[in-house]
Amino acid sequence: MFVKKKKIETVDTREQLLKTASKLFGEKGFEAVSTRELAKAADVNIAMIAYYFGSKEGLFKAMIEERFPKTVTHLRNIQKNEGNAWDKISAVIDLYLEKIIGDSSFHKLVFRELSLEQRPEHRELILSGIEKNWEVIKTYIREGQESGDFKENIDIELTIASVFGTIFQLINMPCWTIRLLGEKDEKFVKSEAFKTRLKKHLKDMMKAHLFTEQYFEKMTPSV
Amino acid sequence: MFVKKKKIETVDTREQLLKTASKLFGEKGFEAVSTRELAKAADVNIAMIAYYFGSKEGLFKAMIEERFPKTVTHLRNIQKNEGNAWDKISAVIDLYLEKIIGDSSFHKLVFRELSLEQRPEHRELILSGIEKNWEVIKTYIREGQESGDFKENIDIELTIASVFGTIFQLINMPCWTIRLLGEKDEKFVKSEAFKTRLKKHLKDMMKAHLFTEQYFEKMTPSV
DNA sequence: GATTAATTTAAACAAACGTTTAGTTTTGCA
DNA sequence: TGCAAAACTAAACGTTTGTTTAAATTAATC
Repeated sequence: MFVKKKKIETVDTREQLLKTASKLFGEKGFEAVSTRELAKAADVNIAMIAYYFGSKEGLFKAMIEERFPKTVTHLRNIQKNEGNAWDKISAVIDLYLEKIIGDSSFHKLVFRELSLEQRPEHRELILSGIEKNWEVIKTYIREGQESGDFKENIDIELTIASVFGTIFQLINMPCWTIRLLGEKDEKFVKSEAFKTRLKKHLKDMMKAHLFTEQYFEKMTPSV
Repeated sequence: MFVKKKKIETVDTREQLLKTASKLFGEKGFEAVSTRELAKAADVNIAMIAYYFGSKEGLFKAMIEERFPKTVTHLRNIQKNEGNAWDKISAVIDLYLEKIIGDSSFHKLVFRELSLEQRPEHRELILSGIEKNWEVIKTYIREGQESGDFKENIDIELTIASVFGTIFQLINMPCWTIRLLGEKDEKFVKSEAFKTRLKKHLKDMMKAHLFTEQYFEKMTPSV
């Protein structure tokens, strides 16, 4: 009886709002973006925010819920496909780097939200979406420990913090990064050259950090 | 002729505003804190913001300029006092950890500002205050390379990013950290226990990352 | 103690904010 | 084609925003 009549072949206003919100909130912060600015950038009437999401905050929450990357599935695929523990760690680094560089303004926004003492429900939403990923990574590190390749005395949690921290520091603060690297254009942090460099650094550092000294001696006997 | 008459023995209104601004802006973000809320928290009349700083933004800028830690001097003292390259790196890690944990809401604010595409002048102000520090750290790493203790093929800039990234990730997002560590109280990230743990992790990781394999063999011949 | 400048106050300012309204257009199905 | 639900619009809503005002208070100098 109350069947909603759906338009066909129409620019999706709702989707346009979500997309624009992700971009602008990421660039400027939630409070700094007015509903008028947002609606104009999305080429949509202001009232559509209330129509589809109830409020500006509703739009924010919906954006987090719907656009949050389903990374845990990809992580579990790594578990099946890749070889030894290091290959899995290596694949995790690649996966996260691609994800975060691929949608950097969303990730800026998400991690800025975690640094704020506003909107605890949003923080909870984000954290519950992330924490499953940690568990998968932990099992990979433990796997390497059990096979004897990785050191026994690794601080697994803080190692995870180092991988994410390195990536976020460089991707979420492009102005910091280009200053550190002596580059001119902020687009550099999205380049393939930088991606390759960052992957190499992270993997080199993690190799040295995770593998036992015995493993290195075994692998490079005549260097 | 235009000698300003200064009050004596008065609660410093100006200082109170700077202190409160640092706290509230760090916790909630610049735009999310209203002048009324700020003035009330500082127990000061709203008009005092314009009186001392011209505007809310003027207060923000003055806060960055005046409260920005003069770390480079401490870093140079390390250069004089400590022994070999590793001792200096180790001292740098200690120094930064103490600084950042000691005034975490200010550092939250500073690095949040770097992730935003608002107020480029503020970004410039912050970056020019930081970049001198990088140079000092770079010389320490190069020192270790020249003495033959550190690897030759280290990505020095991204290594700096890893150290800062790890610290900021953990300190600027306490909710993320306690979730990762399975702790209950956010105050844990300010505890001595956590400080010790983080120092150990960073130094372990950096040792493995920086030192040559030859160095480890030399140091631990019978393990 | 009078004077003058520095500081503080409460009240008011216009502009911008998020949201709502009431009405119009578009759509899908009969 | 007619009609009701859905989608959209322009205008207005009451608040809150950052800032200013003009007057009152406090402090330092003579």
